[in-house]
Amino acid sequence: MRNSRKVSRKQQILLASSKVFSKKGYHATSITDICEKADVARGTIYLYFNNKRDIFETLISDFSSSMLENIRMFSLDEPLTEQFDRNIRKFAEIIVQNRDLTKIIVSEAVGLDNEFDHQLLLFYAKLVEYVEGALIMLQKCGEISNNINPRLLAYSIIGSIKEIAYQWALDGGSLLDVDPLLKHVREFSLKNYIEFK
Amino acid sequence: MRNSRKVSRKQQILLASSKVFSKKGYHATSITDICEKADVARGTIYLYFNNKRDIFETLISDFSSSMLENIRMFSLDEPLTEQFDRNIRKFAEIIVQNRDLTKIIVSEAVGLDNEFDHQLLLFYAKLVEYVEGALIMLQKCGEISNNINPRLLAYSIIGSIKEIAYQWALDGGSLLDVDPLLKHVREFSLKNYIEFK
Amino acid sequence: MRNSRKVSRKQQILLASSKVFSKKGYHATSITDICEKADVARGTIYLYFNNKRDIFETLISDFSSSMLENIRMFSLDEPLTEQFDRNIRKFAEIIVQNRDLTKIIVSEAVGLDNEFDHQLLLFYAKLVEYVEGALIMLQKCGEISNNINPRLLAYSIIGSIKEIAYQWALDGGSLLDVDPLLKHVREFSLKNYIEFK
Amino acid sequence: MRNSRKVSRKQQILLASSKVFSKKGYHATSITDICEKADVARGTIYLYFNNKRDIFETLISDFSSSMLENIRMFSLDEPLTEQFDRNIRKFAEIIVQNRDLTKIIVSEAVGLDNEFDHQLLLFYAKLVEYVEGALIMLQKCGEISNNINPRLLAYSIIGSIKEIAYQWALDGGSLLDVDPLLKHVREFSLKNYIEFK
DNA sequence: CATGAATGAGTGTTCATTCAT
DNA sequence: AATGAATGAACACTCATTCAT
Repeated sequence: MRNSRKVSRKQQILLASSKVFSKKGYHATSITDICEKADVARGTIYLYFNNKRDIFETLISDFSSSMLENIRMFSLDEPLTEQFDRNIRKFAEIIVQNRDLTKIIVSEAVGLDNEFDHQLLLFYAKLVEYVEGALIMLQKCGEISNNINPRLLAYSIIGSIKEIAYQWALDGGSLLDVDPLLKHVREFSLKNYIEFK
Repeated sequence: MRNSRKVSRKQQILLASSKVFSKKGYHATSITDICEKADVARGTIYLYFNNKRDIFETLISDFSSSMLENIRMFSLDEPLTEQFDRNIRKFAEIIVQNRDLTKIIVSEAVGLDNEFDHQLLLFYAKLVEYVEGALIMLQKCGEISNNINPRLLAYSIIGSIKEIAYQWALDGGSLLDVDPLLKHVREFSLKNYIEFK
Repeated sequence: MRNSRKVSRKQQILLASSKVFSKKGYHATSITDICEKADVARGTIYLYFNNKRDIFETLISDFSSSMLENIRMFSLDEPLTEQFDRNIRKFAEIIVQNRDLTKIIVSEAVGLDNEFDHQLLLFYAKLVEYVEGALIMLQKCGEISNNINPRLLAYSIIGSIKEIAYQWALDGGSLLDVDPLLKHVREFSLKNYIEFK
Repeated sequence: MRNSRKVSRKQQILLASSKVFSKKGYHATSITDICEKADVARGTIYLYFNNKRDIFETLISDFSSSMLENIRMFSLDEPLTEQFDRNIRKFAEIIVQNRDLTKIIVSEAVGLDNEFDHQLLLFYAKLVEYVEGALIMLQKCGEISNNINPRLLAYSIIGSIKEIAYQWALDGGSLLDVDPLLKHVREFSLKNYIEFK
């Protein structure tokens, strides 16, 4: 019980933090803001986190980990577009269900300092690496043209998703309709190349 | 002469600021940092700018203005790909020649506060609007498929460029080779669609 | 207990402030000065007051309130001179027991800015109003001549007391002997008029 | 001619200063404010004055000197009340004709710092000394009661005039009607005592 | 004489963090 | 485990003053 309370207390703080950070940004958010939102005293925060930065870092690293965990490598046992769809859909789901964290990762965490920038670059590097790997596989299978620079295309695909997520996260209240987005990303990324081969 | 000195002093401060802001980020940059880099006294800054934020704002608004000014609308008198090339190349040139400002606009300025976020969104909205307009024209000319959602494709194109610029600006020292990038963006954005029609 | 500590901390700061403000004046007093005198850290001040001005304002408004609270309106049940004596004596007591605050109110707070000037004028206006009311009553009772302009006489009485308080508060260390002062003010203000009738 | 220009330039700065100091107070008045009012450049000020304080000091010392110069000692050749009248009238004239300087001396200069406080005390000490001397003379002539403490009565007279001047100077726009004031001060100060003998 | 661009010392205030209870 | 009073480092900004022109 003690342990479960501990966990839930930490989660409670993280949840409150994600809301406040997402709304006000890292610097404009004070520890007091978080405490009020989480309904705990100032000192309590420091029982669960080393400092303000630690909270933010935890949010980002938890969120990016859960994203990376949900990516499944392509296999040759299944049609490629279906695998692609599933990955994108999963990605979109996570984004849509975590608007606050999404806003944090595409906006508030950007340019905070060199340390964070590095962490973010690593995260995107992993995404790019994954997509690039998939594209290379597709090229080897002859599914897309060898003329394509897979690294640049990978950047483009990630950049497209990021930009749309960014616009969605910062743009007040609109719902993100996943299906047309999914269709777009698939076509934009693959279909033409596939048919273009 | 007096006037020219004044202008150059302001420029001198802006140049130093862009370097420091780009390296350390907005919050981690102190007025003292800027003064040391610009080799002026602390008070001098305030002869030319209202406050720290004003400097940053000027950098961003000057840079985004100069970008928007260099976009040329498409005309029907010239092959579309050539026009597209020219715009992208001009864009890439500005980015490459202003690495510090580029890093600021794709990284340091992101998520600073709601006011800046809004300003950035407006800037990207103008870019998206321009690209979307061009795509719609292309659709009307039958050059690309009507199945494409031009707004989403515009986001994707902007997002691609942004992501590549982001990686380049944050990634230590590598030179950005414009030609393969240009080729990639063109093909990624248009060629397939054109040939796909 | 917690509450009592809080109050005493605030009082501790107010007491230290009154000493420093009285000695150095508002502008020459730095927050650091107050902290050193009160033996608290700089940040502590801001747990109890909004800003430096707030401390000063509190001192003045508390002191002027306590002065006004100690004024008793004249009644017809008691010899007028005795009532007059009691009020003046009470007034003199407060002044004598609060030399620092007296110096602040007759000197440091004067001419600080329009806001404070207005506050001081209001305070003196209340004193004048009270004295004028008393004089008018005395005139109605036929105790002093109707030729007297009660408003001007009120100013004169207040001015006399203020001037003596001012000289006493600014003049190094002399003790203020209340009795001759009291006698003087009474005679100066009333006796002659009364006997003059 | 050069000399006359110099003088007028200095006067021009002093006049502007008295207006600005009187309106905004010493600390809230910047050198820039004075320059704008006097229509001279910032550096020019320092050709005529050592520093900001010097300007203020000059205003006060000029004004208090001109006041002291206009006091005439009592002689026995003329009825005392007439002499008293003439002095008070002269005093009131100077005050009325120099509202800005009056406000400065009764308000803005008060509590500025120990140096100024000392200077002001000296000024008032001279006034008190003069009045006290006159009162002693009156006592010796048997014109007023020996029971009166001449020092305290002098404070009262000065305090009365000061208070009325203070109220008048700070109170927006009302004109100061000298005659009833004069009558009041004379009666308040002397007449009763004289008739009281 | 006059200018005004440049200077830099000086200070109020915020807020993440600590620690006695 | 939880609290919240206390801390003090850190920083933007102002403005009187100088001096080269």
